[in-house]
Amino acid sequence: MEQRSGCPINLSLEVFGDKWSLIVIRDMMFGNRRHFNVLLANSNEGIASNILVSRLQRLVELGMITRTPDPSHKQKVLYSLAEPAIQLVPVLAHLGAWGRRHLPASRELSVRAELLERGGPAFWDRFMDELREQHLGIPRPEGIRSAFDELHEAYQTELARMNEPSA
Amino acid sequence: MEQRSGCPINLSLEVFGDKWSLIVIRDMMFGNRRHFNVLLANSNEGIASNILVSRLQRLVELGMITRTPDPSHKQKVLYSLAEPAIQLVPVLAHLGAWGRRHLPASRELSVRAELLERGGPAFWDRFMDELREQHLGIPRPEGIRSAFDELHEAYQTELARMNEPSA
DNA sequence: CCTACCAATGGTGAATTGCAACTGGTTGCA
DNA sequence: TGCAACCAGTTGCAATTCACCATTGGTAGG
Repeated sequence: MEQRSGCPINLSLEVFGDKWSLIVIRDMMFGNRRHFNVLLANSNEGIASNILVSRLQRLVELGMITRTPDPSHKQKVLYSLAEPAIQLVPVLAHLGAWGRRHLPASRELSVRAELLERGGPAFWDRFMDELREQHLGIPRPEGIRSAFDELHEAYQTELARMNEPSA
Repeated sequence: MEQRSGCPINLSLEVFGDKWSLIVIRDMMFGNRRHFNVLLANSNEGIASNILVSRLQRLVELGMITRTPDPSHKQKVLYSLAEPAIQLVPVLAHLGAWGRRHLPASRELSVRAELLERGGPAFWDRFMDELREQHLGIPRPEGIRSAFDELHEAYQTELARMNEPSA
């Protein structure tokens, strides 16, 4: 793997400059999808199994995620975000905010991006601490409301609103 | 052009999920490269001419950049950033900050990313106003130091330091 | 008039992608 | 014990995209 240049933006693009790598990380991060079959089946975008395999392998090699056997099930494998991927939260927040503003994003899928944007760095830090707990086993401060739950509830609320549009 | 899903992050990736589109925008934005030959020759990463053509065309179609004849040379074409691309400044700032931290970025090319990161939203806004002046012809507030110049000078200073490493 | 330069094209082989069928092994349940 | 469903991938193949290199018609300057 030769690199094209030492520019930080270019290096980031050499890691994430394709259509699927960040999608996988997004699903692991915001959808808490940690198993192969869940990532494969619940993908909004319909990733193919061979593409998913190659992306997971590549992300493991690059140190963005880790792959461990799932103790509850001999055949299952648990994928976890590594620290570098967790630190992508601000990047994804800005990318989502940009896409929401400039591209035809659907209402229900924009809610989380909006909350993530409005929350700002404080919310991102809270979310990252939570990811560190979920994926790295690092305990987070107690008594703090879950950022993941907030995102999830905002999404569910919007879904409910769309199914009952009557005033 | 069908879209895979209405997720803002996915939509952003459908626009920039390749190895070259953001490189072109980076060069236009931070290198002030507005002509085809300059983008082709001064690229650190060595983009091929047909790839550059296709990316420029695509970015024009997507409304990210505009293409106008250069009045000074009948044959030359001037490429300008449109407002959506200008609003990528925070995304690129975060992407550069992340790459600088987690990938083997070269010292001299990291200086600008560092300055951009330290400057924060206030610096980004200043830079975006400057891009609007350069690319859209919208005057910016007077008497404010040029963010572009600061970035350029930081880079030049670092280059000079590397060529004279003697204490 | 001649050379260099301009934004792009065209040809080619290689690499990547997308899709579907399929693998060997495991699990839960009857 | 038998068996269907499920597990994380593999494999084969066609289509697309990519990267590299040579070349285009038109323009500018001396």
